Amino acid sequence: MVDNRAQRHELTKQRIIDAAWQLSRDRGLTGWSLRDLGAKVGMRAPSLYVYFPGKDALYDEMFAQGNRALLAAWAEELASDAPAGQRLRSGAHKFFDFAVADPARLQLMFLRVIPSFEPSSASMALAGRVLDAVTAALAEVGPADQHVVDLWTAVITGLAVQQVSNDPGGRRWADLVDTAIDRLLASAG
Amino acid sequence: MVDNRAQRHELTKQRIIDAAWQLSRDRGLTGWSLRDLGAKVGMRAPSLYVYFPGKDALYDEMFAQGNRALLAAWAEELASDAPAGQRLRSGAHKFFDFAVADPARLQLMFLRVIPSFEPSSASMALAGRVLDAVTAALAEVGPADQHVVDLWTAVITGLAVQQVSNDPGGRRWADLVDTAIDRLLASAG
DNA sequence: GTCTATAAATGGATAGAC
DNA sequence: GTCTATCCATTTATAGAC
Repeated sequence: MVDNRAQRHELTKQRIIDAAWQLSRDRGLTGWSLRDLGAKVGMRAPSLYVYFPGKDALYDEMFAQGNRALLAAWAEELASDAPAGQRLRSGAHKFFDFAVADPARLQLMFLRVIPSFEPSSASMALAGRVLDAVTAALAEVGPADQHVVDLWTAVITGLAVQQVSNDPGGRRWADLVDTAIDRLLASAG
Repeated sequence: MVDNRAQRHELTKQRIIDAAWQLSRDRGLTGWSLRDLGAKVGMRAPSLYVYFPGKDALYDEMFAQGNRALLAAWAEELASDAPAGQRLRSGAHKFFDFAVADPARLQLMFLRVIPSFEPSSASMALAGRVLDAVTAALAEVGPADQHVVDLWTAVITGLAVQQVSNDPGGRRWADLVDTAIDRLLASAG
């Protein structure tokens, strides 16, 4: 147990990030302060600086973690041995559900909502890997050039954005995911 | 000239709103303070309270004005005597261009980005009129039930969101508007 | 209608004791 | 690693003089 302390450090750090997600879901991505966050994990705000050099660095870790979570959800899908078209369909639903499940996360990952925050290059690399996974999945059903990938991501994020903005908690746009996929697939072959 | 003062009041008010738009474009929707805004129009912050009861009220006026602007852009399109399908296509482009032209306005109108701000019912009514205009335009080319309208708005806003978030100033998703209409939206008839 | 002055709160962040 | 104390800047908003 040489790094027992290091393990404990990472554990606390994760506890802080989890609390930040919670606050973001409850009050919006920018609706909480470091004081609030500290209180949530039983600390004073200055103690947080042991784990993060600043608030934007925390946002960056959340950004990275969001991309890792999406990547993990997708890997599960890509590992399936279902037909490519079906895999792509359930992948699209997974993407949609992921986005809708946490509007604050959606804003952090896919919109530029916090003026002071810009993802680090390491985090951006993770976002790139998400896009690579989408491209790979699309390549299985047809030529996956940039246009195809771009149209695909735009449609799914568009459905998700409308869902969370105009019918939070409902299914108004969720039920349109299959329709959109049908039309995209019909013209992609 | 009974209401010369009232006119001047409205003029100054509009000057303030214009400055707020400018600041939002330059520094992000939440990247400026009332002090900044006052300085922009040659005032001190407290003087702004003569024109607005608070910052969120100012956001509300911007929200309303954004919807009026979109409505005006659409009315221009609807007045054309081109075939319905073509009118709808150029209407889609207009919607896309409007959204992309001002990312801050896009965030204010279509995303929930400011935790403390919620559009007034009067402003929401304006947003409803925008949706009515879309519905009316779609009705000219086919049955415009809610599903059709929802898919249409999702696709266009999705393209716009991706454009401003991932290729600001470029045309990567702009060039996909026609493709999207052909593959996803034209089949509505 | 605009100002100064200031309230009253909040923000992120640092220094240094323990 | 956590704390207290505090800095310093900033925020929205109000009171009251002019």
